[in-house]
Amino acid sequence: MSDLVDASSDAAPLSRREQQKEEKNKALIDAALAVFSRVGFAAAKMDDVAREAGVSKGTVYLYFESKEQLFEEMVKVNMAPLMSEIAENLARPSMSATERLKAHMKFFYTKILNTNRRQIMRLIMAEGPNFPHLAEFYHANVLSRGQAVIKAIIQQGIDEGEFRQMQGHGLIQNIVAGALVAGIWKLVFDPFQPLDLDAYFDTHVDLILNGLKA
Amino acid sequence: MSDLVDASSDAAPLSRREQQKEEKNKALIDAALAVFSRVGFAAAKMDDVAREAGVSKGTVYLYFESKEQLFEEMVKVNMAPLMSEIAENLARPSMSATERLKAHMKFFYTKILNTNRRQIMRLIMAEGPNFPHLAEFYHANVLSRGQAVIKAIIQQGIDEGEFRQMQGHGLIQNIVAGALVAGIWKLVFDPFQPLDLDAYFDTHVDLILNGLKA
DNA sequence: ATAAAATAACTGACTAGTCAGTCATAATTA
DNA sequence: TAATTATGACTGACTAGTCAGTTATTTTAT
Repeated sequence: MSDLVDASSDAAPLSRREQQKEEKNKALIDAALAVFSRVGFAAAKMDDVAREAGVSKGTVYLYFESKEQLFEEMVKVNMAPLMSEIAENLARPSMSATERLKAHMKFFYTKILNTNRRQIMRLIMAEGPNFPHLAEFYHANVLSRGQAVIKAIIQQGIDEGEFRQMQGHGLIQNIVAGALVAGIWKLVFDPFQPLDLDAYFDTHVDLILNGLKA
Repeated sequence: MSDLVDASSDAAPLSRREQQKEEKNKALIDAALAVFSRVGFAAAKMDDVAREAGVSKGTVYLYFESKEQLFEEMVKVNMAPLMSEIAENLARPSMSATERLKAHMKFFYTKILNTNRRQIMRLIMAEGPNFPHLAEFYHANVLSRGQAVIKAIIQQGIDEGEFRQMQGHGLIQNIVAGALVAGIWKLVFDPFQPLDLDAYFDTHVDLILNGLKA
């Protein structure tokens, strides 16, 4: 737990047991994501998580000490791989700010919005107030890192004269907002008014880049 | 139920009983908003709603037939007064598109984001998938109306040469996105990174208007 | 190798508690 | 008084979490 760096360092021999254990852990996390996404935290049944992972209920408690801990772990495990990737986006080779911003947004759309990670995004919004831990974790590890990248890009854009001078309060949230809304829309309102993510992405980038342009 | 037009048409005599009944109905709706906002739908207890309304649990069932119905009614009642106001924004006196857009957004911020209606917004996102009725209702009565207003404003802006030609897929969602995110941020991440809604609003408007400008 | 012993992982019936919804009784109002 | 409205104790269905017992895997001894 809480080992956010990928733990597969020196290749341990990995006995059959250990291997199965890891697989089961993964299966449980996946099942948890599925069940929590489907019905939310409170309405999710541990029995369902167990069944979905092909395991009995007791087993779940051999891996996680409580429903809450399972939930938190599920979020962390699913977000961890993303975090290192975000970090890489900070130190990008020479590209114009415009191109970097586009690339970073594309990353956002493909790595979160088009994945079932968007379910996690929604869960954070839905359950965040009841899980201050988690909201804080998500903020510290995902949001603030993402913000740092965008901030750097904007600074570059201003320095190089591509973007106008802008540093209003909440600028970064405003820039990303379109993406968050797309994710939510897909999950909640798509049946009533479908959203084509690709086209939406283009609109988003167009609008924002024009808004920033010098 | 489902009378979305303000029902206080011809002033009925309103006997003492009827009056008390209405008051209690209101108290219950308010209590429901408070409790559901605090813990979400599944974890909310009818007992708590009753206590918060100063009434016994049995009474709740004299006014609403189930927890679900109470939830739906609560959303509808809280959103209804908004809807007529939105409609008015469609038929606005002569103003530049820019001014109209600013005004409409201000409306959004002051009438939803700064109210505890933003809790409802969050509840819709959280519970929407479990309440397709509600999501649909919200979409049909709030979102699509709001969209119509913005669409009209944009058209005006294009016609009058203020805005550039733009009608990308999801343009409207992108325009409003900043506001939705502000509402969510306040509810979920404010403790970790506070958001000043007024300053945020300025940034939002600035960014969007520039993005649209011809 | 093979069997026996030891350990680790798993199971599902069970407990203890929760909560939506009901209903017999009481209070209020007309 | 009669009718309406309110109460809160009660029920029954449901579920998080436990644990005594079972099964699978690994180690040790022959």
